[in-house]
Amino acid sequence: MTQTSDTTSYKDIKQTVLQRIRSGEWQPDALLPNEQELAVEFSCTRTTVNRALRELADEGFLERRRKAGTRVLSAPQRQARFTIPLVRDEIEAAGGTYRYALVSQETQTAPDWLTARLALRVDQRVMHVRCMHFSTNTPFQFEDRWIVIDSVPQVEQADFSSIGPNDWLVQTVPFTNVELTFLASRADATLAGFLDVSEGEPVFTAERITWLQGQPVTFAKMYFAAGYRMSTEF
Amino acid sequence: MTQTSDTTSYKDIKQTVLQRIRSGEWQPDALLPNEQELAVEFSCTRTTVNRALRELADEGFLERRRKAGTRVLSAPQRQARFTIPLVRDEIEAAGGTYRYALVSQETQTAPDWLTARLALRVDQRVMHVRCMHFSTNTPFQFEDRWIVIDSVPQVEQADFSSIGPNDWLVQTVPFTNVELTFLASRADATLAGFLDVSEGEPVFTAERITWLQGQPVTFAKMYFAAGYRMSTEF
DNA sequence: CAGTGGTCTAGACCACATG
DNA sequence: ATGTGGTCTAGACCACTGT
Repeated sequence: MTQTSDTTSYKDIKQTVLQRIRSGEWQPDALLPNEQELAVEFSCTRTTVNRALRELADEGFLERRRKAGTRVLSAPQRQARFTIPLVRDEIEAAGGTYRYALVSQETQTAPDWLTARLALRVDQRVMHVRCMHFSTNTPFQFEDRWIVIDSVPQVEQADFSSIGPNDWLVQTVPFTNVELTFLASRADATLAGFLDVSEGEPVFTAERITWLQGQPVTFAKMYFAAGYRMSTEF
Repeated sequence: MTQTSDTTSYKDIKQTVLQRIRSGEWQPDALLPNEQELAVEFSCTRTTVNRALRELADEGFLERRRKAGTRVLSAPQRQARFTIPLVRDEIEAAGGTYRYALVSQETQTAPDWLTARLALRVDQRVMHVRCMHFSTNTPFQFEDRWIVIDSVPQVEQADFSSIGPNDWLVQTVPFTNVELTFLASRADATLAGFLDVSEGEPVFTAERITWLQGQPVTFAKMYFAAGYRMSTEF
């Protein structure tokens, strides 16, 4: 029904399985028939059943173990997938006009807390960049970023007056591991000025540590203007 | 090398492709060889190459289009996958002892803002539950939840004095769609009391709306104690 | 139109975990 | 020891889309 043809596709199987879970036909913790039996029921090959069940397991609905079989997860381990947008995209998607402004850029010895946080060697040098992102000239995000010079030597020649450090890094360091943290912090006087809020106001904050093959590359704190919400559906 | 045998697996291919992206051999926006060519290079079938590339696309590294081929994404759309833990699991995983306490439970007519938020009919009735989650007797989370009675009629007989509403819902409503939002809010006097912080302090907050086949089931605001961080790696 | 990925089949061998 | 999922092969047809 879903497609032009009448073959049973892995998508059909996924839908049917979800339907049976929703309807209670397959209760939490219930053991599903094995792949061979389902293949017979759906008149397809085991390969097709395998793909359907594998994806459902990947999405957090099922648990699969060799020999033990496939079960409905009792506490559906649903996973939220946040696609972390680039600031510019996020602003433009909301209909705003993006504007970037550099606040400060200087090389310095890494402060102690950063050395500890990124497991740097003592006295390792870093580039410290602070900048603002505006949506139609309204403050949107204040970014406070450190870049480890030993990991990205080219950064010493970089000029962040017209391109944001994140855009620059994305072009320069092709692939990375990321540790992302969300928290609520309190606007100090400086931050309050940048974001145009009162001192002491709550500020939604994201911290992002980036690694390139085990080497710490950058630590960024991103402070969002009042009213910001990070949303997802799943 | 990775396995006992010497066959090229889709995992090997994924690793190799990532390596080539990291090393810059395949620059952002570069067009990869097509599946048939890669199958020859890796001495495997196109099916195996397909799985490797399909997963990498799914993970946000590649973009695939029929006829146009497979490209390295210029701005790697990495997706953070938050596994939203049950409060009890989260506390116990951190080594704490979980304690639950009901604060209030009553049925009422949905307030206007909730009617709007969940697209309810006017004057629809809801169960309003407020409760606390403690980690070794330290406040961990204050939960403020509304449950739509028409969507879950059994809730009128539910007693949340010993089981949390979330645990109850997970057992009762097997499968749902979820809209999850993170934000920073400000502790009012009531909240400050529950979480043992000063009034006005920033509070990390999660809002969760749950739907069952298009029907709104529940809206929950979860306020976390000071210092809470929501982290993920990817 | 033609090239590329999307998917399915039929069959096989194997890794792993449980009884 | 054995049943279950994990993966690969070899081949096929098709859907989409850029030229």
